[in-house]
Amino acid sequence: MEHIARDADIAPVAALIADPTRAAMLTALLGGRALAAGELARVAGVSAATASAHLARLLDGSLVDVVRQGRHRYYRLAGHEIAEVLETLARVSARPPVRSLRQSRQARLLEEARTCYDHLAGRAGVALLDRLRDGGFYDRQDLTSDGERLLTGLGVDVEGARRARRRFAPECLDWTERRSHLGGALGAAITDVLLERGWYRRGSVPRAVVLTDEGREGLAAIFPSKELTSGTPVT
Amino acid sequence: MEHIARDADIAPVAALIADPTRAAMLTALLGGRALAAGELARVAGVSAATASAHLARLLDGSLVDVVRQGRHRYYRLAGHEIAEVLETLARVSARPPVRSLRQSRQARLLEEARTCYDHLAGRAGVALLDRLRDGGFYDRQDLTSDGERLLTGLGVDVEGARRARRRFAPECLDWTERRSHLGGALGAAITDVLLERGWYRRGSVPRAVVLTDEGREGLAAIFPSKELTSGTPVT
DNA sequence: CTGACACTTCGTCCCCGGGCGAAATGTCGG
DNA sequence: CCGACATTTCGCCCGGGGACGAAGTGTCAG
Repeated sequence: MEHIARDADIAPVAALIADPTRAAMLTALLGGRALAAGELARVAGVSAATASAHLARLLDGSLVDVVRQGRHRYYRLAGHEIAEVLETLARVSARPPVRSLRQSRQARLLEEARTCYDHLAGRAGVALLDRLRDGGFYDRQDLTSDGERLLTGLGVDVEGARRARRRFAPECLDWTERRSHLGGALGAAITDVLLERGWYRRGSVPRAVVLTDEGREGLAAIFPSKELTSGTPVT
Repeated sequence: MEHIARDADIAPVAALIADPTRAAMLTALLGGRALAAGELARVAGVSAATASAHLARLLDGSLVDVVRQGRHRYYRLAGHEIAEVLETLARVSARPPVRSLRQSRQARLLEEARTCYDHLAGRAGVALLDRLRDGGFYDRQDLTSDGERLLTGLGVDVEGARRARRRFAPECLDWTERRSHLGGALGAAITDVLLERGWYRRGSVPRAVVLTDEGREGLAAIFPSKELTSGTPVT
């Protein structure tokens, strides 16, 4: 009889994320790549049958997309809005204690450089935005004309990013660094080029990316003053 | 001392939001006010005993704060990061079908004007940002010098908002309008003044606020060109 | 055609967590 | 001190959902 608020009901979506197995799968998919059902089962540490059931529910809730390719089924996040939910949740979630040496190494890799769905994050992502700003290429959520020239020259599809329905160049709060990196359509376009040129390559850990030698040289040529990364290679 | 980062595990926080009863409570708290345990029980449609158990869990998970006042305990969201999680979730969540006339009226109230934790949202929030932009008071995530003068003159603590540890004047995507309203420290400071001056007052529905006659006049004086609201009063 | 592989469906087990009423704790007005 | 009210704690019931192995469907390689 009392007023039950008619609002967006967030519980069903939250429930899909709330299961540890599904959360592990979604977090792995934050890397931006589509992963096969079997890979996701391995990442989450469950049997294929269990993974399949979870993926069916995620699909039903429109948190993931699937693309069938031969006998594989590749799952990916259903869109950047989903990635934003996961990142926002990560920001308020505690970091679990380190259990093994291997986990701590993986953690350091992720802290150094990773993809946040489709754009560069971690220390590398934060540093990239700093360099763009310091060099006068980026100001107030937008490229300067210098920035426009620089990135277009590097092969970034700035035009296309401007036309996208997403926000163009928003700052995205990084959950490990607690400072901003570049997100949105432009962040994604830049990251495409970085991977395409081989300046970064995807690491063995799902979301991690690593700076290559070519990348180090290329970036040093563009931003002569400082190192783009923290300077302490992860071993 | 080496600070080691690990992948955040988002499942526990998501699980707290995943229960429909807790979700209803949290959504009610998005209004920004602290609500007593009994009020939250009524809003969620459960017994006091059940509500108490849920609130204990939310407290344990640091999603809410409590302030004891006499025989009441007032609960509120633990911070704007929590509000951001809830808003982001709302953006990807379906809106439930309208069941009753009363619910549809409430829905229209919320769509017209509500608080998004601590700043103005809904059509009114979106319109406010539009007016600020059109008048040359706001540009590129920051106040212009005109804007600084205008708001300071109205009694908004712009200085204090700049010093806050939050982002100053970010655009926040509105989940009903799908367009941006003003968030962050400045959005909160402006909303404080709007409520303090009685230009808006809190409605009977938890998150809703309504434009008063004084507010209509005051805003018309500042933004002469257009109505701040949609012009179709909610009845 | 056949066997290997990727994934889903089915059947089964089991446990966690939400719901309530009743009683305990705590706080206020007199 | 005493009832009235707000909130929490306790004891109990119940259902949903996640886990697995085995069997079923679909796809590729030779």
